[in-house]
Order: sequence, then structure tokens, then C-alpha cells
Amino acid sequence: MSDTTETTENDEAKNVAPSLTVDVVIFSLRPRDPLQLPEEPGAEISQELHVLLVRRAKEPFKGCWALPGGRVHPDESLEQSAARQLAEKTSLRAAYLEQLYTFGRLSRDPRGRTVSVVYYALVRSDKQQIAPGPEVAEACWFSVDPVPNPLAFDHSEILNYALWRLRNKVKYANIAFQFLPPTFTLTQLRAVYEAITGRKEDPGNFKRKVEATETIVKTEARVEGGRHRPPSLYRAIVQTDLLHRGPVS
Amino acid sequence: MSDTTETTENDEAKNVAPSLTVDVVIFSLRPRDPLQLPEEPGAEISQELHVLLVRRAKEPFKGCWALPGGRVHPDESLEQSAARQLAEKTSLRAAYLEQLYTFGRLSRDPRGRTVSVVYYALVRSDKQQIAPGPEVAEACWFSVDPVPNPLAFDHSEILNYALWRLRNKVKYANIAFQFLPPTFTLTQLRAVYEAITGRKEDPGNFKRKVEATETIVKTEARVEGGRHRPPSLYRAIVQTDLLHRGPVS
DNA sequence: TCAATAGTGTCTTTGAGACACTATCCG
DNA sequence: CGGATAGTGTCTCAAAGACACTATTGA
Repeated sequence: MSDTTETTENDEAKNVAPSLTVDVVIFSLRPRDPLQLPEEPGAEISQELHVLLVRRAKEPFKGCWALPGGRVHPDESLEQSAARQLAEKTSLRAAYLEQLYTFGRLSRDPRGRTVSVVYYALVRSDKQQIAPGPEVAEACWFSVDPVPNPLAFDHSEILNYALWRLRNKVKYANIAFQFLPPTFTLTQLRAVYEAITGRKEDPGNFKRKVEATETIVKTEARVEGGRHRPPSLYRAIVQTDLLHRGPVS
Repeated sequence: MSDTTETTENDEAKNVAPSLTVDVVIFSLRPRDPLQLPEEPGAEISQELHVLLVRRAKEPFKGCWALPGGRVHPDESLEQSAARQLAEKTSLRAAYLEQLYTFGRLSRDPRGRTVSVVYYALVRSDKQQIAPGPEVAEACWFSVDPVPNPLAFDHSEILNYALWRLRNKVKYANIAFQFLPPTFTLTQLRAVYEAITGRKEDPGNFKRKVEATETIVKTEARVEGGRHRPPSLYRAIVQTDLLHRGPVS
């Protein structure tokens, strides 16, 4: 923001404003595709981190997979624009939405100068289906291991940065539960950590660590029906469905 | 970036692109102003964190202090734009420049929709003077304790977020030396930490901690002339004068 | 010698991880 | 009972802080 005052008027001509777009990196946990990898012997992780990509219907990069995104409308905030992109491309609601970074390299779009504010979203895929809007030829979930390649524009760089951010943030912030239903067991929460970080956690240590953060609370309910001791259900203390406002930690 | 394809053509009319600007939060360490606070007894901190503000010459917020900033030129990246703002408003070079956040609230500029990509810069003020460009009525360093208030637009919110980010980052990243000359003593480096975090550090523990990061190296030189044991001079291992490119940790 | 700051040694505390152990369900 | 998962106890190790101690200069 701020001053237009220091813009001397004689460069008005070249001052065509860059296009402003919003792209969204949409993450979800989904069952591992058994066709992809022939079930490694030691790996017991059944959920894998996935990202939603759309296939471009026009040039440039026609036919390439890309992050969903589009122009910012004049009557919506950046975050609202990201939420709209999410809603248009899928029928999913974001449990968590955070601004990632703004990409503005000169040559990132061959059509002309474009600056993109990128958000990343965590969604519960549950049993909901992707409902691609009318403009989208195709939308599909891709496992991030390995990262799909190549992508249109600089979207590979963006996706890698989003992955780095998510994997770091899940270690110190309380966001893993955003992939889960409102109530969940500690084993489910631990499985989310393990799927994102790719590292096994000790169940006992994990329980103590996450309880020490005081961000979840045990409910009275338990899961019945297993052939073992029934686990307690927990609930996150912070609200799980509101969009974050402004800069976040 | 990405698609303009999903923009159905009938909303072209309302799709006037938002103005895109870059603002810069310029931090420096400067001697405490003895007139401001009458030298608290216990406080031995002689350096204080300061931020550079410019006084607005036009409406809106005419006469108010604001962060330096302006329109992004079509032929410069966002980071180049931030560096140019810095150069135009001051004669200082940034030792460190990092993207902070992009602010896009609908009502943040009364003149119309404006989205601002905000960077923060660390500069060595040394003996260099601020050389305000021709367009700037006035530029001045303000101590951030307390934060100057009120500022134009949403710049108070931006400044507070930048402060939060800097104070966090200095704890885990190797950036404190960016406020110092190319070679510096550990006592100088510790003084930077203390000025930013507001907390005293034990000299011995601080030495071990920073040496464990292996980001600085002892030089042969020492500081002569004091009436005490001469301290070693250190040098940061990473380059101190290059602008960061792309997303950073 | 003293005053002052540089730099080291070492004890305590704290938190993370390894891992053995007990608890409670189903069949 | 056995198999499976839930949950607890406790040991070890490493990093961070408190703080006493030694080292080296100028005056």
C-alpha cells in the first residue's frame, strides 16, 4: 500500500499494473494408492499426503497439471479469494487456510507480468468427492511422494515450498488435527504426524507431548467395537473451522 | 498466477485489477535517545531497535507517519521493488531483505483496492545518514519501544507483525550479525540479541550457543586499545550482502 | 596490584526419546 | 487364555541456563 505519491507521473505509461492472482495448494490425507507402490514390506503407513492439481485447458502449459488459482476479484480479500478457489475447484471446505508466500518473478507467466499470492489449505477428504467446476477439465489428487513433476509455471517450486512449510509447521504448531474429524483418537492424530513427517513416533511419547501442549482435550466418548482396549476420543480446543485472519504464526 | 481461463468473460468489467504496491519495514540498531527515556537505572542496553518511517505529503493520511513503499514497476521483481524503495528513501543498503506477508484487506486504502507485498529489511546504520529522496517530505528513525502510533493505513498492524517475526527469527536463525559490520566481537553480537529480544544473555552461554551453530568463524584479528583483555573478532560464514532469493526459512 | 572484560568449567534442570511394563478390550 | 491396542513408568541423553572460576589486558 501506501504512497502513490512518489510515482512520478511520467512513468504512468509503463505502469500497467501486474495481474494479481491467488493460487492454492490444497493438501489432504488420503489412503495410499496400492497400484502406485507395491506395498513396501516395512511400511505400515496407510494414509498419504496428497495435493489437488487441475489440468490446464488452455495455453500456456495446455494439458499440464497446475495448482488451482485465478484472478482476485475486486470485492474479496485475498483469503476470501483463496477460499473461493477452493470452493470452485472442489466441494471441500478448508479446515485451515494460511498465506504461504507471494511469488512475483518477472518471467513466471509467459503471457505477461503476474504476481500470485499463494495460500495453502488443509482439508478433510473424508468421503467427500471432488466436484470440479464447469471451467475445470480435470482435477485429481496426487501423492506428494514423489512430488508430481513437471507442473505448469513455477508451480513445482511453490509446491515444494508449501510442503517444506507444512512439514515444519506440523512439528511445532497444532495443525495436524485439521485433517481429522472433530473428534479423533490419539492414534489417528499420530498417524497424521507420521504421514506428514514420514517418521514413526512412539505412541507413549506422542501422547505426553501432545497433551503437554494443552491444545486437545479428552472427551467422555470412546471408540467401541475394536477387538482391543477402546481408545478415548479427543477434541481440539481451538476452533477447527474458522479461517485464520491476518498474519499467523 | 495461473489461470485466467476460469475468469468468465462477463465479469471483465468489474475486474479492475487491484493496485499492487510494496512496503518495506526497515529496521536498524541505533543508540538509545537519551532524551526519550531518562536512562533507567538497571538498563545497560545502549542500542535500541529502530524503524524508518516517512511522513506522508498527500492525502489520505497527510502528515501521518507511514512505512516507505510504492507501486511495483513492471520490469522489477517484488524483491527488487523492495530494494528500490529502500534505496530511494534512504542511502542505505539492506544487509538482509525478506518477504514478510501480503496484506489485502478490502478497506485498507480509502482510495481503492490495494494489495501490498511487505518486506522487512535489516540495515547497518553505522555512520551513514538517511538521504530522503526528492519526493519524501521527511524520513526519521523511531524506536520500536514503544511502537510509534498511530501510523497511516494498516501500517501499525504491519509493523507489529514485522517486529514479532524479527524477534522470533533472531532466536533460531543466524541474522543478528546483519546489523553489524563484517567483523564483530561476540559482545557486539550479544548486544544485538539483547536489544532485539529485550533479554539479557549470559556471555559464556551465548558464546557456546552461537559457536555451536557454526555460522561464524573466529578471525586472527583482535580489538586493541581497551583497558582489558582484547576480544577476538568474528566473521559470519554466510554472505552478508546478498539479497535473499525466493522463499526463505 | 586493581578494574574490567574475555573466555572456560561444571552443576542443575528440562525436555525428548527409548523402551519395558501394565490395562482393557474381543474372541 | 492370547492377540491387539491403550496408556504409564522410568531410564538415558543432550541442550540450555546458572554461576563460579581463570585469563589477559591497561593503568
